[in-house]
Amino acid sequence: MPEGHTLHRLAEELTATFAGRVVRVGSPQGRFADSAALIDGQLLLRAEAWGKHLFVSFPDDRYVHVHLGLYGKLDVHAGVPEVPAAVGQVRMRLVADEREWHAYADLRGATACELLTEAERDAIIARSGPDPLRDDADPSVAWERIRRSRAPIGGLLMDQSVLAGVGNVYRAELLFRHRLDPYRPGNTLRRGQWDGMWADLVELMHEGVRTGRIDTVRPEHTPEAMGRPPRRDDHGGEVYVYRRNGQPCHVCGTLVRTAELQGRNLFWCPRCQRKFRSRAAA
DNA sequence: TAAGTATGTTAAG
DNA sequence: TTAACCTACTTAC
Repeated sequence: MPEGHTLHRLAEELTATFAGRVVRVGSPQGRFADSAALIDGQLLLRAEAWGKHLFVSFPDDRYVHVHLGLYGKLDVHAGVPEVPAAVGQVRMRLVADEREWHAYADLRGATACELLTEAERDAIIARSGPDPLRDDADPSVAWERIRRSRAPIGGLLMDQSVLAGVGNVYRAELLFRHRLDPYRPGNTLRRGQWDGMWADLVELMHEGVRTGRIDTVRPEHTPEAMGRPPRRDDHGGEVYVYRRNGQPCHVCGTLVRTAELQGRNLFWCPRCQRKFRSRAAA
């Protein structure tokens, strides 16, 4: 689940469920127990996401920093009749127990769950690139990195210090929608291309926050429009190339390719995203 | 039942 | 570049 849209969605959900309430904070699994004790019984102020980082703020400049990593999960249950016993390896549990209203949230498998000061939180934000889901984000900051780098655009899009919140699915789909070869060097892109990509990300990722899934196919390429069966797999969203290697491209029919780039799987259509040829080579 | 895989990041070598 | 983190689901046997 966890690309930027998941974290922003969680921040909204946590804020709606717990902000302004006194919460019990515990760590049934134990690894967060010492920190949990420091904020247990305090007022939860709000939750905020920056890229794939989630910050839950408490009084006295204390922040719970959560990063879900590859397989972490944070399940929020609001308005339940009662709070059940924790099942499995629950790293952190938040509980709001009021007279006739109960809510809890369980965190499992996260890469990071730690209590930070405001300065430590600010340091994480400072080393993050602009986040398309934040209104205060400045796309030029990412562009200045891209235009100066010879690294492949497919890698730059995943670099959280260039751009915050984009993961493997949005990376693959954005490159497809803009017909870009993933290996094309960042410094060969034009500003206009980047502006188009940024605007697209803002729209796609906001849609992701609304729906809780990643859908990237245009109306003319939906299963209904094309008369093909809907995607039936773990992620649910309709996509062009992500994990569709060996299957025909929805646009041109060429088989989608995959390769490893910096330890992550890359997916692209070799025809729609034609190989970039530099002027010097041509 | 076991093995493999994953929308991610960090630290060690 | 590789391993580690440590969870849940899918696929292979």
